[in-house]
Amino acid sequence: MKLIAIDGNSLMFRAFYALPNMTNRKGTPTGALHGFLSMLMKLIELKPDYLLAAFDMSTPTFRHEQYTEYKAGRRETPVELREQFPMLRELLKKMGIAVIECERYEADDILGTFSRRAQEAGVESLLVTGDRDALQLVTDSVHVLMTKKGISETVEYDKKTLFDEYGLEPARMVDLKGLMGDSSDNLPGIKGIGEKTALKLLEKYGSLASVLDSAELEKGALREKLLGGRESAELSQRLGTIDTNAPVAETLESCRFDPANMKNAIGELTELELRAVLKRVRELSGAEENEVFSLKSDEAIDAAAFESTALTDPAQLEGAIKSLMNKGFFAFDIAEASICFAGFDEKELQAASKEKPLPCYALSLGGTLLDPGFEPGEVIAALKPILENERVFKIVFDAKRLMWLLHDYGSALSGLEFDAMIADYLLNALHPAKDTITLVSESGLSHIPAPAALAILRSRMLEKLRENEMLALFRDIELPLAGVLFDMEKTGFPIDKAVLTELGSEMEKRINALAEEIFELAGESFNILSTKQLGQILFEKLGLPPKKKTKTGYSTDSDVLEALKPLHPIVGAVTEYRFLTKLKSTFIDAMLEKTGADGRIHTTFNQTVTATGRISSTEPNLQNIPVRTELGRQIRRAFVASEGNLLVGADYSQIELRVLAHISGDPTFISAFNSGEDIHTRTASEIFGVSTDEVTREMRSSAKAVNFGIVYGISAFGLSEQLGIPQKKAASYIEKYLERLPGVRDYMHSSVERGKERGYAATLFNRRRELPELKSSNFNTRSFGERVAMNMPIQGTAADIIKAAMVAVHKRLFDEGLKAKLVLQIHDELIIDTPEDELERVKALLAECMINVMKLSVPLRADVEFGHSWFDTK
DNA sequence: TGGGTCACG
DNA sequence: ACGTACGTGACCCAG
Repeated sequence: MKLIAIDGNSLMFRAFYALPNMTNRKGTPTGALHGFLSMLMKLIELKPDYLLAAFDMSTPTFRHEQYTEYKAGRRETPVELREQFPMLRELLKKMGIAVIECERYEADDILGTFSRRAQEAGVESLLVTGDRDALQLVTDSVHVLMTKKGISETVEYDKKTLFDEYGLEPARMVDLKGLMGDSSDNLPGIKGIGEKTALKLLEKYGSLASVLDSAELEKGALREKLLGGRESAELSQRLGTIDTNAPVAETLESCRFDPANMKNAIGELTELELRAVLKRVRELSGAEENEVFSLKSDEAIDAAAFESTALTDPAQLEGAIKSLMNKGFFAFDIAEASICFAGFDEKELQAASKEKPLPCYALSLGGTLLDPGFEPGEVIAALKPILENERVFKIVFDAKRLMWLLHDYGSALSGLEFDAMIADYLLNALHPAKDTITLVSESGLSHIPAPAALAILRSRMLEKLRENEMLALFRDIELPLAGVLFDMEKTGFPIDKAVLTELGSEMEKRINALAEEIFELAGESFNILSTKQLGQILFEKLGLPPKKKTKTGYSTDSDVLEALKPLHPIVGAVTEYRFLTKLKSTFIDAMLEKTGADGRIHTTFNQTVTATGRISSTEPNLQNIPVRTELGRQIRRAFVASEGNLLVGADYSQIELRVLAHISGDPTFISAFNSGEDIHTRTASEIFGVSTDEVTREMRSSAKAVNFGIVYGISAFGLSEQLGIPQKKAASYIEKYLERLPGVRDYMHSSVERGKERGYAATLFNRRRELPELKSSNFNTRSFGERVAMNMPIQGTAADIIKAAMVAVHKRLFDEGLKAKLVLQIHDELIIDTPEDELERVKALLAECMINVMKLSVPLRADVEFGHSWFDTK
């Protein structure tokens, strides 16, 4: 039988200083945890029967309370280390490893106490620590495993090896300490006596007491030191003696260790991203790959394992609901003409079979004369106690849509645990399923009732997410975000219709005047917005030179018109006409149309459409309201705060370039952000080889385009088009840039390489996008794939970051009981509608959440503005 | 319904 | 030699 007892504090300190800078993607420091747990895994391989980790408590210890100088002068524990202790205690407890603390005693007293108890019970001990004090505890059955060089090496001490090194019996180790002192504990010993002299004296006289008693036999300075240092030596010896009788409540038996219990910490280890440890825990605990979300194998899923019941009258519905009230899970789906649901506990789902089928219920809505069916309202009212019980975990497809539906019928959705639509999107961003039926049939589950299919999909998809290390993204970001987006949609953006009407009528006058002018210049009237008709007028009738062609004919886009402008006065008029009609139809008329009876626009946020992880907004799209032109920007005057409120807007400054700096690790890039330089100016100075104060406006503007190009997956052609310069020149800018920022070059290269290897690109949060284009034989397609491989991790990580910030902001507004509401997200910007008296708190909270949501190697910055309208939050 | 254009990040 | 910047959504026209 064997006990392993670990000095938790000692090992954590050593692990921390050995691997101090490790963090996970959230920026939580995990270096010490990683080091400690790696060592723990090695120890577990030794198959201990008993295992414990002892910790110091922060209170003064009994052994040393008379000596206030004890451990004085130690550096304060760094916060990065301090915050890892609670995480470690939690993890150890989850793994079923005894965590032992004892008020007023130190960890080494606990080690001493347990090793003595173990010895008395005939159990061998191995004490693990980096503190040499523990060597005094060595006996025939107690060994000490001492860490060296951080924690990478260890030396095991038994009586013999200890004697070989020091020439001392274990019990004399405290005598040594009495003579030489201990600088780390601030024990004085005898001033002027070091290890060499101390060992010589102990060899000569045997013990500290004999050394001191024999002081007169020595001569000269040593004699004086010994005579004068008696008290100090005895004190140091006493303080250095480990107490093997600490009043520890836990017994040896309570430290029994079973490796199988370690799998209970798999969830936590996954979230902390301690991958190497996770792997070892799986192996050592014998956890099957799918044990976290276990389900019998797919082929066992038999339609007969689920019993479908059609409910036809309210009494039956009541009965079904009663039987589901106390189940752990509730899966449901609401389609146009039916509602179906099932309740179960995880074990029941696993055990479902022909003999013990899982009950599923379905009822039809509306219906015909022969089958009147149910009103949605009455079904939702009946389900309300389950729907609103947060302890019943909900499994659904498209939670936000269901939230709206339930909201419309006076209920709400609590306890959202799984949304198959979102999980499907994370697992397959390029082709997410649009509805339950599609997903279920694509998953080969159309033969079983929808709620059962959702429950099975949950198991399968969670397993897949775990495998891909996407659980944190799913559970901590995307799933809660669905509720945040629902609240934002529900809140809506208040609109001042009068502003829109006024702008609209002014524009209309100008549009009509322009049309007259254009027809006059063309010599005929035609549809100006028809590219085909416009092309005929410009390039055939008026004989202007065509610049570009499209698949269907002449191109008339703004670049072309820009180039033709000096050649004919009609061109400028057409440009302005296009601009104004666009503004009016898309932003004035459409917004007036979409403003509800409550004076607000309720957009729809789509969480599962973009390939990179961004959110999109539709009906209307509030993410493309004009800002770049002065007239267009006026439209933002119509987007106002509620009565008595103000709008607060905050946007991330250069978030994508900061993400790039972080991911690429390029030192020049990182230091530019860390020193708060203007990044485009700095880029210009690198490209053009001048100092930052010699950078001209043109140079900065070109550099800005290069930075954009880098984010998009640069090409010389694209940059030359953007800047209107020869391709050669564009290529030289790019070459210079990559030469000056080699970290970025490496990133561009390795992201493509990794994309080819793995078949997908991924963000810092492990969001993925498949890259089928990289396999294409078509050069264009393949090049596109390469640009996407470079761009997606950047755009996607930025999307991950603001999503996490939104969840944090929403939570804080709620937790702090504020009335302020998030109303809009525009990729790097958040807008809140806040009562005036909450303004200061909201401004602070918003910036804090956005900046601190993630620690990168460069700081995140958010600029906060406020005003009565969106126009004013510039 | 698909293409062209243009609003945003 | 290939022919392009990344991600969206709405509007309009043509067929």
